[in-house]
Amino acid sequence: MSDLEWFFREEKRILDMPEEPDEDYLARVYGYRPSEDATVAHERGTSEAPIKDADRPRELNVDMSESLNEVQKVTVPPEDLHINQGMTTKRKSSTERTVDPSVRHSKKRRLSPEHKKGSASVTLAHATGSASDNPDSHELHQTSVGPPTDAAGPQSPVARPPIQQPVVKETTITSPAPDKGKAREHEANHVDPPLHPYSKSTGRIIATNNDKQPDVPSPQQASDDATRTTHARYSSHAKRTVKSKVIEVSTANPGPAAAPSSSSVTTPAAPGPSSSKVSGARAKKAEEPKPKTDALKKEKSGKKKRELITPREYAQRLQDNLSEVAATRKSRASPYLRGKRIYYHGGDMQYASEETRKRMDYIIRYGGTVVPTYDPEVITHIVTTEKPSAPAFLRATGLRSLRDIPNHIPTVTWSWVIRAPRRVIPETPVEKGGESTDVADNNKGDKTEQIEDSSSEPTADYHLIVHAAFKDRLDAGMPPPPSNKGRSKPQQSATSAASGPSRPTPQEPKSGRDGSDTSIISEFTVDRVESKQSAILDFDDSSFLGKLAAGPNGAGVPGRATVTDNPKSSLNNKSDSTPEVDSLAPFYNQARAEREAEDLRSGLSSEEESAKEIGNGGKRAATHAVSKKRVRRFVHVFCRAILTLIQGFLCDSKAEEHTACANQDVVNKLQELRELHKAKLSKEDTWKVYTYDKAIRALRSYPTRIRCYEEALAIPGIGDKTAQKITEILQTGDLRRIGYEKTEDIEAINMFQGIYGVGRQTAYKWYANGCRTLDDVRARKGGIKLSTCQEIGLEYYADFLTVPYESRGAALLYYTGDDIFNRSLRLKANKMGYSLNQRGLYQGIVRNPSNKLEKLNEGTIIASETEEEILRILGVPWQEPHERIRG
DNA sequence: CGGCGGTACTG
DNA sequence: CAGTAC
DNA sequence: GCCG
Repeated sequence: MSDLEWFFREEKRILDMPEEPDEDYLARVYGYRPSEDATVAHERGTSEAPIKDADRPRELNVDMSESLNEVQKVTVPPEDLHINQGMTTKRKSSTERTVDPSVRHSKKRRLSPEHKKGSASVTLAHATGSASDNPDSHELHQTSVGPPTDAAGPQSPVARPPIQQPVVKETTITSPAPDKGKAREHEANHVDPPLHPYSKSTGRIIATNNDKQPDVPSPQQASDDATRTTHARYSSHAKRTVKSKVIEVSTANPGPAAAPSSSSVTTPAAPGPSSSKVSGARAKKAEEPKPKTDALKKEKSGKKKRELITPREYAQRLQDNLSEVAATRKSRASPYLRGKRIYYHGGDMQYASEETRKRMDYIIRYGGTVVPTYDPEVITHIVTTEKPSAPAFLRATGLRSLRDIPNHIPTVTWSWVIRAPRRVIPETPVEKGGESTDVADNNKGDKTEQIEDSSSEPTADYHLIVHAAFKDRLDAGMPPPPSNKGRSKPQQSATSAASGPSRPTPQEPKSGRDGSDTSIISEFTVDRVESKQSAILDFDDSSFLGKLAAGPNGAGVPGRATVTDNPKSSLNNKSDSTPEVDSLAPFYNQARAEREAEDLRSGLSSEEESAKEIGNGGKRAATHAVSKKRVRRFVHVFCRAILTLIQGFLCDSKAEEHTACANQDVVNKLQELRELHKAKLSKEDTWKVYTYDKAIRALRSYPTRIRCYEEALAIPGIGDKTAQKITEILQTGDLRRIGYEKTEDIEAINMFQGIYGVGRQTAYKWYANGCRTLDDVRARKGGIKLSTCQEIGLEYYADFLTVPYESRGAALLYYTGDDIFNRSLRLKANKMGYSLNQRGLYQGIVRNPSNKLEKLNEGTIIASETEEEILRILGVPWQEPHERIRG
């Protein structure tokens, strides 16, 4: 069950709940029995899981890692395949092959010497250097035009250039039919909205094409998509992947109409019979537009007479009648909202819909205060509908910008209110203290049980984030960073109080403990790693969240706005059309990084405390373990969710923001380490390289500076050992072992491996036979033999490529962006109704719906000669070649 | 503790 | 079959 | 070396 399904069901249940829920009801639903001692209630609550846990999504149903790492389907049009036959490989039988973009991001292309032909052609010499390692290598401007004769270039011993092949290879990203308007646009993650566009009117849910066999599209689908150029075609593997994705993502992100309509079902507006026409019209205007059928249904079913009233008026009335309302509420309803002065924004400032009124009632019923007008001095929380429109909200509040909301006031959605009951520790129903104005306060009492209990979802702050109404304010409502220095985390109260976090506890590097904690690259060098540290992440630190919110792309959601149904409209998009980008934004990140670097020290020292506690064993330690696990999970889910929220097309943001990542130094070190292993022959080393690759990728895309062992460990693909290494790098700025291991042999071997057709075995053999340089190899020193393709690989060690002159723009784009960038660009083009390949940007290509590979129509080329032109049409800001690295 | 992509091509 | 590429 |  998706978050939203759960939410709407839950909302309906709660709104329809009896005014005075009886004890059994509470006990059943919340594991809360007023007559019981809180502890007992709690134990019941956790051990017996009174809420059907299986039904309740613990976390957002968003998981990017899978899709990021998953195999992505790429189809290679058969007509282009024969070109590749010049070298070693060709694929005759299969026109499809799987590509894992995350692994295959390095620019290795096939060599196709015979493709050098072409009358008017421009030859682009590629500087040597790994595309992903060395952005500078992409400084190929038109100046580097020249014949491919300077192939002798690769003298540089360090450079391990990937071979850039002069292949005109077309890979067409296949993706499900484009979602109109909103939805996820991450290329690897993209799925259709759950509802077919037509299902809205018919009320029938039609399977998305993800659910079909991709090769057997339904006629309706076919005709519907006739004008589109994107198509779904998956290998069996990719099929599985996407299918499972559909379940997750599509339900979590239903089409635009899905949410409002289903909510309208649960809370049908009830216009009075007398003024049915007027109120009907207004009801339609209220909240979000609803399908006609709904409106009709409403008119018929309307029974309760509700007068027209604005939300403000309604709230005011509730305020006025507070005493009597309170009197009726007094008895049993758990006043878990007590002290919360909520400004509720329902979307329409003219008309308080049934839903709005019910919600306001609910707030009152559970002890909260509904504040009629937005007044930052008074309110403690802003609660909105699930998908509030910022402009409407600003209009209703009279604010100019969301930033004008004081930071201490969180903007959360209604789901936050609904979810609140179960994360709040059940207390005696009539709670005397009104002091608790923040959810976090509910966790303040340091009881291990409470930690356990609140852990059904990790922290209070988690809720503020997950239910945040506006992504721009994701960290709103968090305590300001300075203030939480002294605030001891619930997990570590006593100890840290004794020796405070500020105590400068230098990390004592323990010498290696046992063999299991050592890492061996060669038999001569053993990596002594420090014993693992344990840290409880401080999630109160809003900088972490704030930075996430800022995200790799800044505050906005790039790309989203530029994608429209009509490709033409995007022509108007200018690359500089992002209006109010905070010019200071770059500095924020730096400042935050700096402060986080400081925090690292104190953070690490305080970890010792918790480590000690764990060592003490006992129940406390157990609690620790649990909370640690949850912390871990939280980081996973949270990061995924946030990244999903803020990520647009990868190609929309510049490479700097990716490559100059917060942990670049760590990445560099790990990469060095990876190279060391890469030169080794053992299977073990092979897998280590594999693992390092994954870890490095994960680290690259991690938006914030890693601050401690735990944080690193939480990243998927980074385990104990790597996290330890990361910690060492963070602390000492170095991995000492790299120095030991980086020896001549390794470098030579890795250099040889840069030759197409040469892998570990061959490279090692050559070295063993006395070869040290490429010249040695050319001289066949030691009697080594080269296969045909290795000879060619050697010859073309420096890469070059030829493209027809008129396609130079598209080709430049194609060859200067890495795989990821290119895929992203193509996907965006597809979604906009274009088709992009290395020859140009095409419009109006029609494909055979039953055979997506077959073009029924060649389309017209609309741009190819300059990169600028293409990027402009695609609404992608100009980026220098070196900025186009996303891998 | 086993799996980590599966397949096509060269030699 | 091993080695390599994708 | 990570993950299940």
